[in-house]
Amino acid sequence: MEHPLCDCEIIHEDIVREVQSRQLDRETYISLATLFKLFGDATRVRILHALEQHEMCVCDLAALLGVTKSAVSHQLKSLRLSRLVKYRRDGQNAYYSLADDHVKKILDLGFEHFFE
Amino acid sequence: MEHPLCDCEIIHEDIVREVQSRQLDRETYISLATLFKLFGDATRVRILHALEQHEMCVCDLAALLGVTKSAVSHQLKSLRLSRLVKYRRDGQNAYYSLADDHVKKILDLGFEHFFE
DNA sequence: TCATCAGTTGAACAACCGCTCAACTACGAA
DNA sequence: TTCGTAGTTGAGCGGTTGTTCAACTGATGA
Repeated sequence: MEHPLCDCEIIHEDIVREVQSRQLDRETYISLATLFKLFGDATRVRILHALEQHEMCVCDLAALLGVTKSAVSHQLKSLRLSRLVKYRRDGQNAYYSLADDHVKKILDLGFEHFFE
Repeated sequence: MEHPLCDCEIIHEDIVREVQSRQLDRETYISLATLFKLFGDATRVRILHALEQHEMCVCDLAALLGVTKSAVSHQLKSLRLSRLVKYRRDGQNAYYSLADDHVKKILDLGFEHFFE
């Protein structure tokens, strides 16, 4: 049993071994954390919650949330790169909407955590 | 329609007004973001995933994850304060486990997002 | 063609966050 | 009581992150 940085002995070796055998790739945990990190900012949550109800353009989102277009655009870029939102262009406007209903499910589960 | 910081005009006033009427308290979004933020770190996700399988003490977690007791303890404190994990003391050991299965549900939904 | 406006981008800054380190508490064994 | 070990804590650091600012692109309409 490897524990290079751990500054202590293993107490319950059987349990540690069992849990270790069910551990997933380190990459998987990083991906998972990266996903949840996107839900870990109030502005982004507000954007996602708004898009849950309606496709919206950057300008309207900025007005709705009371922040600059630039701030919204930066956040939308993060959300787009992680495929949580999709967008279509129509002339000068960029219309954003949720990529799939996974996003809605995750948000709802979060709301549930407080409202039950 | 208020849009103090927004550096643009509202384009679709009807949509903005409708979405605005369904907006929740700013506090709610902050709470939600704070919750998801806890899932937004690989070490914490690994801790939660381990605890999903077994109640564990700090020392074993540290050995399992290859980090110091201190690092684990700091993370467990955050998780404890937000009631995502609970713990019981038995002599020198502190045994941690998931507070309820909301945590498991959220994690599973995250895994689903990648493995489907 | 030129002005205007929606949206994007990158740099810079301040705030935040996770880890380390060292000191500490608390419990158990001798 | 004294020592050893599990666990906690606070300060400090280095890296990350969200916003602002200014400059830019690209489409529209005069």
